[in-house]
Amino acid sequence: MNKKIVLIDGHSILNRAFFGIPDLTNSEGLHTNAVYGFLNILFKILDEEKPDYLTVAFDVHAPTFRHKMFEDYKGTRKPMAEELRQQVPVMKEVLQAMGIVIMEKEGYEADDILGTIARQCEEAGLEVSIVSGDRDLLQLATEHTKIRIPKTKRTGTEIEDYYARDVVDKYQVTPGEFIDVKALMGDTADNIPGVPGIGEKTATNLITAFHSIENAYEHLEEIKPPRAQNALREHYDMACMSKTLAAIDVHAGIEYQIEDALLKDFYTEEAYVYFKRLEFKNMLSRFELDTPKNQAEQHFKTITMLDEAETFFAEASQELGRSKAATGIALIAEKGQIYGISVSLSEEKTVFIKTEGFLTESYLLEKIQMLASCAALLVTPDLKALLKQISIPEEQSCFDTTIAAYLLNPLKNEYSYDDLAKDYLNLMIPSRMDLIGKLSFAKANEEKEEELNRLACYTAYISLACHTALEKQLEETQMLKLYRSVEMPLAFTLADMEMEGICVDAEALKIYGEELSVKIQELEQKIYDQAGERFNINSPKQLGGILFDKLNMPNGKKTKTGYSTAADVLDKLALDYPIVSDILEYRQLTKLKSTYADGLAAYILTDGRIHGTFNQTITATGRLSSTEPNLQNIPIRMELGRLIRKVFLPKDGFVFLDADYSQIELRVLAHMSGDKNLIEAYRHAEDIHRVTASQVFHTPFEEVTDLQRRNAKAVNFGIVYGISSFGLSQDLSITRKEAEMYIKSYFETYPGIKEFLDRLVKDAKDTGYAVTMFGRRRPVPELFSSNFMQRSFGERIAMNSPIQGTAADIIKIAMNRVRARLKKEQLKSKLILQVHDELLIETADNEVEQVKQILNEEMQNAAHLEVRLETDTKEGSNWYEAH
DNA sequence: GGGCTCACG
DNA sequence: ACGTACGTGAGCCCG
Repeated sequence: MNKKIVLIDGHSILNRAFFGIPDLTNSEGLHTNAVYGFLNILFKILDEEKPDYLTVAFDVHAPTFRHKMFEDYKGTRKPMAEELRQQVPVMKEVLQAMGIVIMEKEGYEADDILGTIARQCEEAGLEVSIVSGDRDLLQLATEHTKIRIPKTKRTGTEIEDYYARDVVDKYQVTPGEFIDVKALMGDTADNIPGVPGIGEKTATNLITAFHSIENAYEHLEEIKPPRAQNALREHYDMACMSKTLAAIDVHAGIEYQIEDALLKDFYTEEAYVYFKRLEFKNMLSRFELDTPKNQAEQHFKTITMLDEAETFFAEASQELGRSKAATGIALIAEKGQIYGISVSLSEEKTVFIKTEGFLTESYLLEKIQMLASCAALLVTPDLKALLKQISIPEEQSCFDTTIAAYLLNPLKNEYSYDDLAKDYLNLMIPSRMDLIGKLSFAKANEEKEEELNRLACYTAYISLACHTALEKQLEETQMLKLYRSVEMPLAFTLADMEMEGICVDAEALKIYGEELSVKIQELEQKIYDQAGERFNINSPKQLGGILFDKLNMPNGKKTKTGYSTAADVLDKLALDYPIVSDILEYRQLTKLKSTYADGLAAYILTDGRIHGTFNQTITATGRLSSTEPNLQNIPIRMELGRLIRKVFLPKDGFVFLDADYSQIELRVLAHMSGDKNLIEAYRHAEDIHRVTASQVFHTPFEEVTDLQRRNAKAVNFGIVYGISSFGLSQDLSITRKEAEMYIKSYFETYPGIKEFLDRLVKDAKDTGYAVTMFGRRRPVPELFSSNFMQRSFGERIAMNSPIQGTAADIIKIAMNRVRARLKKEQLKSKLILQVHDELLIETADNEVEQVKQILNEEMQNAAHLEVRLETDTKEGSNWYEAH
């Protein structure tokens, strides 16, 4: 068997991948779709061909001999899309890391390099495969050189293969003649001039008959269509030049040593680092690396025996007392089950103490609590989780590495220990996936115990090891204060809130659900009757079919997959079709039933309370998020939904006090922008939307209509979201023109706002991130997109994030202050929920007045702005009444 | 697992 | 011309 070489046209494949695959970015905001597509094609080819040699050629951005011949060669090309341009050096680095030879040479295009190597290899007796998206390469096909053209289809990548005979089959000309055809017909993409009046058909006919431009010229008289005959006579010189331009130079002056291209195992450690960074998770499985043990891993130890544990704790606390060092502690728990705790004292000492036998949960927690109090600094990947197990005095210095990493880049979707090791220690270590795959801790403890133990040790060790780098970066980015005085105390606040939970009346919830069921069944029947058949109303596809195909309703919007049946579409149809109103109501009821009535019931624990989770490291802006269940989206806008709030109850002897900020975001905007008029409006006015309406629509305050006020309110919202005329027009059901007028008038009224928003965008473009009053940052990579939509999105983010984020900072500060006051004044009342601009406190009956005062004071004084931070506080015997 | 829809601020 | 308001989470459908 002959040896085989694969040659790849780098730019062409990268280009093809870029346009064939939707935009993709890793968590650093690096565009990766082209690199991803390229590697996919590369792996497919390698798996199929198993070649002995491999080389990738790239074009160099410099004039070639063709430009010297013909100035306009390739014309004035559109600049490469920014997202693709970025990926070229990345691609090269990845290939280099894989040990793959890259060839490029000034004065030549990749085609010439590929052609030259192909001919040399073929002479040396090799089988050659050239991979390119460009059909021009077909001229290189021979009996031993195969041209492979990948096509990205929905079903995956398919590759068309061309040996010389396949070119003849498909194009009626040989590969050599292919150049002549191209020269005659020209190539607009490369700006190669053709012969006027000769297109693909005529060119092919001429060359099949005469085999070359030169020979055709010798037999000019015989050329059939007189039009073609004259054209060639007149433009022969140009055709000859085009032929030289189109011909690939197979004698390029390059130095190529085939031995260098020998395919070695390229699943190297170095390449692995790149694949990790690019987040090509499914490709990582190709690396069967026996990851060399990290230095620290040699000192990992698992403890399962009481005497070992005793010795460890005794030694560790003694050592900590002496050294005053930082200690890494990680709780290894899942679904309420604690599998053990890992402790890292230094690079030389990391242990995983398992809950097993004599080492009971309570023994372990007690010991860890003791150890934590000895540490000069407690470093952990999840402080809140730890606080829910052991009590740690607030004076204890703590460092949560996950929260630190979140502040440094809030856009990542996870902050796992291996990610942190990569980002802050430049260290590649096996991830959870690498170690225990998709197994739960419970399963892993049985089936992959060794790996679970390693994972546990890594979790504590990496946390400890990252602390210095994280703190340094927080300092450099001016976020250390935000971290220490807002986020760290907040972890304590949230831990308390989650432990406290909220009481939900399961019986009342059940009744509510049953009432919904009855109405849902009635509606269901009504809908089937009107539709004339039974179908799944919850399936947008089936519903769309019924409404728009069967009942022939006018269909406005479409989604990627079919008709849109979203509420705003159905609202318009509801006027004319009673079935649509029923469907809307059905949707509302089933939502209430499944998400709230049934959904919430599943979370009530034996203490009669729901203990949700407040996530501190999820949102891009700095807000909290709430899960399992989400207690931040309990219905309120519609009365039927709002009734659910009656099942949220204070415990005996307590009431609810609920306080929310009044228009906090708009007030933040007034302050941050310094707009005189808006600030002045807030100082005097009761009703800010009415004042806005009066000023924007030039109407005396007393004469502002409800419609004007509603419009002004929408504009105020729009401003905070990063206004666009389209968005506003949608919201108000007005034309874009009208929306534009509103916006223009608004900015004339509040010129300071306009200047401020413009400045936010400019600053974000200069620095790459948006920043809040308290220094919280959000990178905005979208600002640099070449796509208009994406870029506009980036601009709205740059306007909205500082506002939404500052409001989030303020309520976080308020939460900490409220908690501190409740504690200081030794009250039994507890903060239990936060809903972005609202705090709910379960308040002891005899503490109501005091807590009201605390809530108002601490919320209003959480920040001092140019305008007052007003709060509305209400008392109630359930959440419905209190809000 | 992604898309659609809808609940909240 | 492009085809959107900003930020979330959950349940359901369907390939």
